[in-house]
Amino acid sequence: MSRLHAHKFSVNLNRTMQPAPSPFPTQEEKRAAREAKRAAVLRAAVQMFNERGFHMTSLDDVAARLGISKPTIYHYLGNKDQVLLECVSIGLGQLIEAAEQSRAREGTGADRLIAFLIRYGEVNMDDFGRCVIRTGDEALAPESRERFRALKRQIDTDLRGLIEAAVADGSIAPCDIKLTAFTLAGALNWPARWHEPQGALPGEVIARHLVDILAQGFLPR
Amino acid sequence: MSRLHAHKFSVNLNRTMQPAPSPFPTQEEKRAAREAKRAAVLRAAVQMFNERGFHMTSLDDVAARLGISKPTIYHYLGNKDQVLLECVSIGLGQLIEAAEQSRAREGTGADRLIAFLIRYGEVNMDDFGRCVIRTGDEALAPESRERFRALKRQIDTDLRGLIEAAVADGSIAPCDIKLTAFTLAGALNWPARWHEPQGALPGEVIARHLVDILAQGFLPR
DNA sequence: ATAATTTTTTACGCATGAGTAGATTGCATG
DNA sequence: CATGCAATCTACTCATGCGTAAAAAATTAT
Repeated sequence: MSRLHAHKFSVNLNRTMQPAPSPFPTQEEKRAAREAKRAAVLRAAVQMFNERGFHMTSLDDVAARLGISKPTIYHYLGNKDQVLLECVSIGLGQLIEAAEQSRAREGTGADRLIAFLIRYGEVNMDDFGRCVIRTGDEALAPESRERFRALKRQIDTDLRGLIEAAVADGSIAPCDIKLTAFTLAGALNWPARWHEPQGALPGEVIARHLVDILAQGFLPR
Repeated sequence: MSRLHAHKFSVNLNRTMQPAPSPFPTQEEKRAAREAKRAAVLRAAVQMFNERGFHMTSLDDVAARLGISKPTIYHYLGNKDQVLLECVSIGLGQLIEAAEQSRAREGTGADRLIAFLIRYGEVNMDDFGRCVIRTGDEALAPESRERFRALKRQIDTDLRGLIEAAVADGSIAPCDIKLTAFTLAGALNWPARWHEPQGALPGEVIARHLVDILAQGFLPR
């Protein structure tokens, strides 16, 4: 009651006076509102999963942080497994998108690879990306686990493709594609474990630096 | 009963005829036998934790695999938290030992660093090392968690020390010590997630290869 | 043999947390 | 106005799995 009244009230007082702020939400606005709530649940869930671990976080905990009750979560998502699957799917979606954008880029194969790696590292320091890394397959139900693995395979394939292309155009050194992919991915996954969201250096800076180390190697040139 | 009889019997038939195989175990033999059982529990536990995840593995499951019952585990270890702490402590112990051995080695700083990194990667593909990587701090009770973190800090310190020394003697390129340590560790931790114990390539070969990639970097030289 | 000790078992208590049933409220629509 | 739908809550059920009490079996010592 009080929340909704307060909302209407603040809209009426809004100085910006946008075109006709009708108090009657349209179909689309309602859909968006619902979607926003669903997203808020996922955001709270993923943050708590990252902080305390999936198994140490009950849906009651998540609900409490949002000031709601557990059945409300079930109103937006099927069950705990689905909550987790949704979280990792979002993270993996960001990575897949990064791969697409990198492939569409100008420059050498190395340029595209490096652009992808930086973004890859960055995503892995973000809420949903971190969850992808911190979540072991075993945590998910068999069905979801298969989906999770498929998405991860997709990323791996994308990364290998970028490496192969860069080897092919001579912009990076010839190498074992598979092991190189694992090496680069591993190094850029690990910040999900040690980097804290409010850390001194922003994720992008760290990602750039790590990629530079990976590009140059630690031996003197 | 049957197990112990079989054991005595085989000892008697043993062609090597060691000095006086008395059926009465000495104090030390008893201690060793107990220790062996404790170790067997930990070995079974760590393998199951790695396969199915800590939280998906009940102590009843572990007991079942050993053909014993849960209270027997409690006779050798305090509780589930302690089982896990013991497992990761063993893994981290192996890493600390590796650091000591590497430091005692001949050659340049780079030689010592590389030797350590190879062994580090190897351990992380072994039962206990894998568990170290796959276990999030949150899984442990606060007290054990602090111990776990302290040991991990120790490894990190060791690794940074090796890097600094190698930079100091000019055998590797100048670099940001902290980020380089994280990069190398991350890349060599990751096999704990993808490498399967019975994989085609043995851990040592993979570790060597990864270290080589990290040493050279992916850009052409 | 018998007593003491160690090892192992059976059979529980108990807390936690996933998931659900059903009531309640508010809004929308015929 | 009544009926339906959406969102939310309270108050449960129920399975799982940690940890334990207490007895039984085996082993060692007296």
